[in-house]
Amino acid sequence: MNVYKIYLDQLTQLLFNFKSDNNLTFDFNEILTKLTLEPPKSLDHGDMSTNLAMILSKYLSLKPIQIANMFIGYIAKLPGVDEVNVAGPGFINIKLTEKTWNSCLKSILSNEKKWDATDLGNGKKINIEYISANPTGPLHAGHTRGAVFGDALASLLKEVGYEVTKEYYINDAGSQIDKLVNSALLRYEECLGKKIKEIPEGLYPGEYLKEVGQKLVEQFGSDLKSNEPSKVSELVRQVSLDVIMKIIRNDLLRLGIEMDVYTSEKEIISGSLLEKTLSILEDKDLIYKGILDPPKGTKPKNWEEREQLLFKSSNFGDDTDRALKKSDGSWTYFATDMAYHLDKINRTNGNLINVLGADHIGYISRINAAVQALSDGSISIDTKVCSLVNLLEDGKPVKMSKRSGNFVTLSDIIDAVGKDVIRFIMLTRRNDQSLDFDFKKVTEKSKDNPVFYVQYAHARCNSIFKSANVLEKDLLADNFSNLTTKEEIELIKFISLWPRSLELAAKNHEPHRLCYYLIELSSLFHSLWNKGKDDQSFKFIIDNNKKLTNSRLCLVKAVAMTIRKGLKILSIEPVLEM
RNA sequence: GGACGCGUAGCUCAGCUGGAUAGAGCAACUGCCUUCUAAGCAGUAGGUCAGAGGUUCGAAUCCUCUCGCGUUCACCA
Repeated sequence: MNVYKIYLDQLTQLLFNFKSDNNLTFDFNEILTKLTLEPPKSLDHGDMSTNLAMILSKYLSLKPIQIANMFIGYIAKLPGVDEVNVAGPGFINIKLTEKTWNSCLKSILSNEKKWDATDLGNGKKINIEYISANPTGPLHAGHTRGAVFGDALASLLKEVGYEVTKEYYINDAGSQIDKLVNSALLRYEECLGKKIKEIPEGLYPGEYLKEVGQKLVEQFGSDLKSNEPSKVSELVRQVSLDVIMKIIRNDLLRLGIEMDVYTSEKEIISGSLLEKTLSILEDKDLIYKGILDPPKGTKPKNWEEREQLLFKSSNFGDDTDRALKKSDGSWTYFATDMAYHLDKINRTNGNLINVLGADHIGYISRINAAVQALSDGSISIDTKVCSLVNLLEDGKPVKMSKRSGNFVTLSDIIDAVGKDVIRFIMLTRRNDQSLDFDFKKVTEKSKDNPVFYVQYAHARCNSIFKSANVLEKDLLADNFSNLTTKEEIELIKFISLWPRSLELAAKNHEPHRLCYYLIELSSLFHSLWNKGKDDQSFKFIIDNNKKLTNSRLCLVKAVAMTIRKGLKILSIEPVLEM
């Protein structure tokens, strides 16, 4: 029951009739893609506004205003329409009757679950890969934003009907794993009683590896190293990864995140996917041996001109072709990542989303190229880049030192401010904007803190039900014709915008829009609440008027419901009391 | 030097894939608590949308160039 959709359908019908009545030849579908019915910026312009006349102007070679005047008579006759007028360069503004809005509220309350249903996703499959942090240590501050963003986007897409797979790629191969193994072995020796002065530069110094050392002693005793070196390293690798991935999963759970699929890089390498990938690319003549030009400008110090196996990613808009094999003959990260993306394409049978940190921005175009090449352009991949988060404590930067292993972990942040605060604040900025996360501000109980502001609105709704001595669930939808004040109608209008906001957020892959919607809804509600302070007649509970009280409480219920819908998508618990 | 992103009120940021007079919060100033939570609300003031061109009925939004900030730049992951 999306009002905007209902009237857009009616407009489409009018347009269709107009076209056939006048034997016009314009491309109907082309017009439809441009046709909009939107809430105007200013409420003075009515409830909805369409660009119908402006887009037709080109095809009919008439001025927009002339065309608009041809339509307004028809639009005015549509059910529920109060006024229609032409304004500005040719907008057609439509004002709906109070009754229409009253019945909107009714249908919202009587279809709590379905009123914002949409067919946007329509069961289409989509795979979203996020976090994918190296399994060499616990998640830290830098991973938090991508984790929250990816997770919110995933549930947003699920909400609008996509079949979503949430995926974590475990980089359990490559040189950082060798470092991990060596670091763990030191902890193993330490656990056996050997004194470790300091973890050497280049290895992982974090305390969490002590647990790995301990586990190794428990499982293999003191003679682990009597095995063949390759076997030792494999055993240590497995135990280390087990321990660390358990820590990571547990931290994610505390943040409210459960991934559907964990895929191992090592398994991609040892399986047949790499060969498959190469043969697909070879068939398309996209692989060759060649010499890359050094990067323009500053030349890397140890640049070595060398023939290597290359993928023609420049055919697909990348700046240069990309290497598939390292100088030691092993596959590059990119080569296995291509195979991994082929794997995702095959499993998903739908579009892909990757969530990356800003430091990987240079990597995007080659992955786009790979996906395009491997899917013959049939699969689209949208890479969302999350910019830096500046951790602050009352305006001053929190010091982090990776070298000592003394960085702020995700777990620390959850301990300090809680999951709900992290999730909301991380989404109060567009993903490509950098964000300040101030430990003091985000826990402040003031209007300056959006989490608090929205939660307070929800708690206030609940407190009103309490004062009225009713249970929210017992409030029943009525015809609501007694809700007539400007403020009440405006609130209903804004709630009616929810399905539209949801769809736009999903379409654009921008979950932050939900936060802004919730903040604005809360603001409208706080505003109306306070109006009752100045003028008793605006109070929700009117002592000698049961019917009006019921209607107003229902409006409050609709606010609470909508806030909960939004918070649920963000995986944030609504608060009942503060 | 190349690539990508960003540049909107004093500060922090929205701006609905091109719409009407560019919007919030903070800070500043002025009001509102015997009342459903003042942890809030109302009002005032604040703008060359970095700059210059272009595209069209119409540009903060799209294109080109310039300036500034950030990330990144064979073989790492």
